[in-house]
Amino acid sequence: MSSTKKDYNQLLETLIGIFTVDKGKIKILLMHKKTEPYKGYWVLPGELLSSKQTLEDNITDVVCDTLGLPTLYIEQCYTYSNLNRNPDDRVIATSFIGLIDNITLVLKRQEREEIELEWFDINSIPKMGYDHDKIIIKLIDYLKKRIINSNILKILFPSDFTLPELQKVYEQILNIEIDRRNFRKKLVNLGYVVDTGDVTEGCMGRPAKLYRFNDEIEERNIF
Amino acid sequence: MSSTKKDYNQLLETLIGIFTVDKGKIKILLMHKKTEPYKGYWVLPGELLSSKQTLEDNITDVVCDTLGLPTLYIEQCYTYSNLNRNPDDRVIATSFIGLIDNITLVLKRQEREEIELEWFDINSIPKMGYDHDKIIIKLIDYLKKRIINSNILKILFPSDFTLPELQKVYEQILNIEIDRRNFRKKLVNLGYVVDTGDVTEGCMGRPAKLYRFNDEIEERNIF
DNA sequence: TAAAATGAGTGTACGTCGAACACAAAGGAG
DNA sequence: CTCCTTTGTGTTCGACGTACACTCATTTTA
Repeated sequence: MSSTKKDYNQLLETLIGIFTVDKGKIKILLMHKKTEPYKGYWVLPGELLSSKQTLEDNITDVVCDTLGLPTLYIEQCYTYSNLNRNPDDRVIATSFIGLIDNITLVLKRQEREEIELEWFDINSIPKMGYDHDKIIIKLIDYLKKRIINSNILKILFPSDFTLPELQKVYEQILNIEIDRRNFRKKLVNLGYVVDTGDVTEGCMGRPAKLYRFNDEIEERNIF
Repeated sequence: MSSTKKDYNQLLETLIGIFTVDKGKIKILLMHKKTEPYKGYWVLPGELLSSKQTLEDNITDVVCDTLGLPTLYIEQCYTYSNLNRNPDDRVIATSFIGLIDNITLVLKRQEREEIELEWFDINSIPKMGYDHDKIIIKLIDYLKKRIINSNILKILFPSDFTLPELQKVYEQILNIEIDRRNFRKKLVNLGYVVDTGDVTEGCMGRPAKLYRFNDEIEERNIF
């Protein structure tokens, strides 16, 4: 190694936190690592970036080819460049969030034998390899902020959701309890959601009305 | 080039948009490019990342060594990986915002002969080289969101600012006109700012009272 | 099939915050 | 001294946020 000439070559990888909402709980999809290093730990899906790919193309490949999911809505979150974040090589990582609604998930998922995937409640993250615990915290934080400040919730709830379910999502994110009547009044009276006329079936208790987001409302900073 | 083996080596660069506020106007510091490609265009300061540096260390070097500024408050914004964003090489760029208040700026700036720098109003950005126009738009957008959703304004106004000056910043960002009385009532009555007891001197019109942000208030989502 | 359990739907009163509005005060320029 | 420029100040009204308890529809169980 020459001491007068710096080396500028780098390895990059992508990492994705894929989120969905199930019964009002926010979940993230993690991969069980079967090889060293960090064998037996859980990690975020991802792969090395090749020279002919954008980060976004690369992460789409991971989602479709490796995980067997349909093309997702994705957003870039953060780029990590600590020198020792990977024990073998110097690897810089760019993290993404991906969102998939429950219905699409059930319909389109194709099982991949060779890898073990599991959905975790974002409040019960297992033991993560590398620096992925730190990365996950930021991904969850990013997701929460985006849900509050934008209308990406519409991607997680394309149609036919119940207000109690939506309320649970806000309660998790804001870490508060919300009064049912006030929540309902706000969303319905201010026109954020519209009644579809249908109701849930086969659940315990009184059936819940089904709603969808109002397309005519652009800005949606509910809280 | 082998068709069976992919190339994973990459070049990375950092780019920084340094912002300050001058008389209620938000300004960004740009560099005039004196060599091809894009000779005569303006660009964001930045440099290639070496293998032994984090992105944050790298951008701090740019700020101090190249620009002659003191160490700044910085935040990472976004990573760009389009294949053709640089005409010569494939270079991936990570952008940052940097914030410096007016007083520190005047006291600490050291002139660098070899480079030409200029502050531009964010509403009058000159012709930019590479994809920096697109990057600047996102940096400005990011800054605006951060000013609204966090208390980084405190970095741009460490102390002794006037309410009309602060009001102008909000008016630029939100692109609305705010009533002086309502603005004042909100900031003072709700305790976001405190009167220092001093007033401005030597300006046209009635002297303005000087304020500073209230350290006891953590969350500050004023709008 | 009747009763209990589960979860969802509904209205009102009060306080706080946001929005609209016009004139007086202090200093600088001529 | 007068005019010009810029800052400081209070009130009213409406909208939205918040607190609060009972009834209704369905499933489960006795």
